[in-house]
Amino acid sequence: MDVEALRTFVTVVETGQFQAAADELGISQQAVSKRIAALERHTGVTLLIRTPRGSRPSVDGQVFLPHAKRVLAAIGQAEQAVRPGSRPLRVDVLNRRIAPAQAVYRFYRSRPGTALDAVTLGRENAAQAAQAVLEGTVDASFRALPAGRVPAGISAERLLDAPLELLVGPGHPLADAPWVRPAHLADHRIWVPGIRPGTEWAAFYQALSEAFGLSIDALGPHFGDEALMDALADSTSLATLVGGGDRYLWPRTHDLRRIPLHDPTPVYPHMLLFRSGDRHPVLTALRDHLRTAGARTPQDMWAPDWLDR
Amino acid sequence: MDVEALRTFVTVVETGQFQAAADELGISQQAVSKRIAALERHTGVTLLIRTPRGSRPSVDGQVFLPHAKRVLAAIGQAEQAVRPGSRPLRVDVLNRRIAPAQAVYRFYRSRPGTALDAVTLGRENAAQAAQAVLEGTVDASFRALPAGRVPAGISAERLLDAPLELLVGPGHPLADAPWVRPAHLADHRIWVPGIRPGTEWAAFYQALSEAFGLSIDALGPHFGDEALMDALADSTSLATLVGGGDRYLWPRTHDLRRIPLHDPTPVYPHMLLFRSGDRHPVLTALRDHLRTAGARTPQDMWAPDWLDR
DNA sequence: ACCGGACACAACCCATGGTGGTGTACCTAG
DNA sequence: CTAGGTACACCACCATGGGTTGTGTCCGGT
Repeated sequence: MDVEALRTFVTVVETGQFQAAADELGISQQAVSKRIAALERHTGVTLLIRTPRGSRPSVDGQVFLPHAKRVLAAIGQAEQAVRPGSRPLRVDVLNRRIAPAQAVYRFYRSRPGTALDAVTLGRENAAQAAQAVLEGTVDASFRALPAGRVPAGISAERLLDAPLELLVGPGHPLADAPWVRPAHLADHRIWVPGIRPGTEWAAFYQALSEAFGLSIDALGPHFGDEALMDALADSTSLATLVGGGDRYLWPRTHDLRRIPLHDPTPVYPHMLLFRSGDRHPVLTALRDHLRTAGARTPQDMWAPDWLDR
Repeated sequence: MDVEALRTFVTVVETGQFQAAADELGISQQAVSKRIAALERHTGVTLLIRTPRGSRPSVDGQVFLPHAKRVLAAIGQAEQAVRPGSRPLRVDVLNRRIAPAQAVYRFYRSRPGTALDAVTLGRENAAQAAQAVLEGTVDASFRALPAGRVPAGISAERLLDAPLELLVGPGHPLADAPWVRPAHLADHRIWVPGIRPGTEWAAFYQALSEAFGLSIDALGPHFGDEALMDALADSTSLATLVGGGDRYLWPRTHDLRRIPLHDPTPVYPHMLLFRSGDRHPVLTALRDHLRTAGARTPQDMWAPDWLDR
């Protein structure tokens, strides 16, 4: 299926004749004829009805036409999406399964057609993400960065506080608790696999441990969410912490329980990093949206104090 | 922009390396390399990050990937749409501006993703449309056909009664009437241009004229809706008849008035022709939908009596 | 230091898609 | 009825491009 053939077909339908389409496309009439013939050979149906004074789409051609246009439009959008300069706003959401990704997605859903792309920069730390924002690889990035470490030229706005929740299997002693105090978890084993040293996550869990005297086992490789859920479901002592926003993770299949944390409520403070003075309208709209819709910050909120450092 | 290059890019991302993609696509690793290089040259950005043990998408590649998939999906749908055999249900709606087209569109909107295409067969008469249904060019066709003239192998179901309305300019004597009796129109000049002799429309207006003693001028060429609306807006005596369903036609720009007809209410009886015994699920669903949602038949309805002949 | 895996480069080759020239069908004008 | 014009298809020819094989470079692991 040749794209140029599709474009030619659409042009012929629009102009009504092969010669006019040829002029428009800057090729010869014979080339148009060949392209259409190839397209008809490929699809196996007659797309155009040739008459002594032009051509019009057949029934199959009528059906095919909107599909052809959709393909061409999709190709145009694909090219647009990576064109340096006037391209859609590109937001690094850190990880597709956590609150920022879903907040961005909700924002996108609430405004159909918004030129917005969500990407994950990978496993770099916050400083590298800030560098990527400065370089223009992405336009904004959800990260947690101490105020003192925000590089020059970057603005950081705290826009999304994701309350932490405990995730346990059905046999865990806290499985039926309505909520839990963070300090109460000092007696339990918390396992948060896959945290890499030097990342903002490591710093966050470090601060959380120190604040409430917890022992969080953040070492060891992460074998995937499935393995983690399997382990939780089978264990009567293992627990992990997840962001309260990531609803669609942890499906029901394992009968896992989410226990909210309160008194105080630890939140992971997602900050949006962007180039200072960036006036991209979608960025402005996203920030406005999150400022109003995103922040359900509880009264008894706790966040690491290194945020202000 | 080469489609095969897009397919190759998607395959490389999915498999994680060039060689695996090459195996999957049945080409050499070098060909994959060339295709990706051409795609990157064309887009002007690096799409894949090559590492000593595979490749992963760059940020641009992440953004590009869903667009590439969308293009491929659109191409698949385009091919599917005209593939003989398992193709979407194809309904001839006679004309895109009248009630059947909108009823089909509402049906389509109410079930996203339904495999359904609306086409216009052209200016053939009902008998030719029935022939097209028999031959399988389309699966169903909205036409008005006397019961006695339905060919063997075709079923006809009356599913949509479109009440007629009078359309007049602001200076017409009936411009402010809440409603009008058909018989009352005997004193007025009715102009319905573009009706071709031998079509079901001609037969309908013929029957309407005879039933109520009207003089309907259905001759003369149709210079387009704009010309008709201009003429109506300027005239104090000209009136035309339109289907009550075609809401989006006749925009406000001309200050035209739609006057319902009652006592009795003439309706244009749209019938759906389809191959007898056709069990296509979308066809069944469409018929069910129209049977319940489509028929707001008024009590004082009038329709041509040749329907039963 | 060596080996192996992953991708790029080079040379070559053929299929594809372009062009100009020409043929056929049909409508229209005289 | 014929002549001319228009619209598309067929043909021969040619250049480009995408494919293949062979080889090179880079890197990580042993």
